[in-house]
Amino acid sequence: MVLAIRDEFWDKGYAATSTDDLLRVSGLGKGSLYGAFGDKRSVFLRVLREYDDANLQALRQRLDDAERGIVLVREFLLGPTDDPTGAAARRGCLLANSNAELAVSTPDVAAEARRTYAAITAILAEALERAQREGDLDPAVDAGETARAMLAAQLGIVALGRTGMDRDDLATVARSALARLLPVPTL
Amino acid sequence: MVLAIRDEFWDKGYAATSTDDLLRVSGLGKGSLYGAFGDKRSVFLRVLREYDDANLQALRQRLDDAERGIVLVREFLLGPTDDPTGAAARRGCLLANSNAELAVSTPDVAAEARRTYAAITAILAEALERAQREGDLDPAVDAGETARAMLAAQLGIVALGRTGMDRDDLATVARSALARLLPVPTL
DNA sequence: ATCGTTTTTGACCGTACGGTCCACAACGTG
DNA sequence: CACGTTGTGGACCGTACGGTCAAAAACGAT
Repeated sequence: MVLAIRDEFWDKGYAATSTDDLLRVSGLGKGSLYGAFGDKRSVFLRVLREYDDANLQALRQRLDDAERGIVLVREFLLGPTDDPTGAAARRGCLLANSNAELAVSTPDVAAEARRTYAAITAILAEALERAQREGDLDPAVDAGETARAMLAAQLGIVALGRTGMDRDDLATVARSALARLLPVPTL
Repeated sequence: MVLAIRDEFWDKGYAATSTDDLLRVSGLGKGSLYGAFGDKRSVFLRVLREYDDANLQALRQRLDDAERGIVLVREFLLGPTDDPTGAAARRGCLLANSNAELAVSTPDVAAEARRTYAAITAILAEALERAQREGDLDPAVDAGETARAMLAAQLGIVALGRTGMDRDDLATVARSALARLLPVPTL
């Protein structure tokens, strides 16, 4: 239910999504929605925060579950190009979309984006350090700086995905970025 | 005048900018604006297209004027972090913002973004090839693929800029991406 | 079964939206 | 100066917006 609302914001953006849209996709009555969440803005911020938290938690989990740190790093860059239909790529990232639309008018969104991106960078750096310990990455590489560059590259790939760029082209971009950002010692 | 309108869309986004906003910042009357441009959507698409064309033209010009191809490439990645106040970075890119907000609902915008990014990639590749001829870049590097990776990195940097990320942090990201994407033979 | 509490519903409100239209002003032409 | 033409302004329109609220339904405790 909150997922349907999230999808609506995701596709249409914040301003272009009407309260009636939210009622329609959620099946709720007007009073229920307002009673439960407050106004439209609060609904949105809550949905966005849940989305971010879930993504961060999933990323952390994937790192913990990964047999090697380097695997997560690869997934992180190539993941946006995974969906065979390209629908996921065309959708982009709710946080990135929201920040692009609202950063100037709604500082909360920008702050949320900063917080989330900082957390992602930290997880990436951790994965890279682990990759160094596991012999999959040159120990001379600065993990923190590489993590930042990889975040930027991934954001760019996601942005390109939302343009509807051809899936193979997008995959080429991702592979190209990965190859240049990760000097692999043994492959 | 059209610049004032552009700035309004740039800061607020498309949907959150009202026709009254456009009248206010342009100084035009309602009839004049609608007579000259048609509806709000047309105003926006026209402004966006002019913005893109101007940017492309400027990039091409900077390449032609640059004493070395490598200089343009560096500028391209580091440019978004140039403004000392950080205001330009916080604003991001009108095209990137618009695509993030409207790609799903307005295919014209997504198509415009694809077209523009393809053109930028071509110019970047040209600059990289020139850099190779000028001895500033390893000739073994694939210029086209590097150009794609650099576009992604720059889009990411611009996106991070719009989060309001600290200017020095942003510059670090840009330098880090540049250092990894451009293996410089002699420096 | 009764009653107090909580939830849900959708009618309703004021407002601001995008867009139309026409009276009028400014301007070029003779 | 007279006159057609073009461009301008803002009153005006229907609509859909975000948000409120009272009535009723659903529920739970006794």
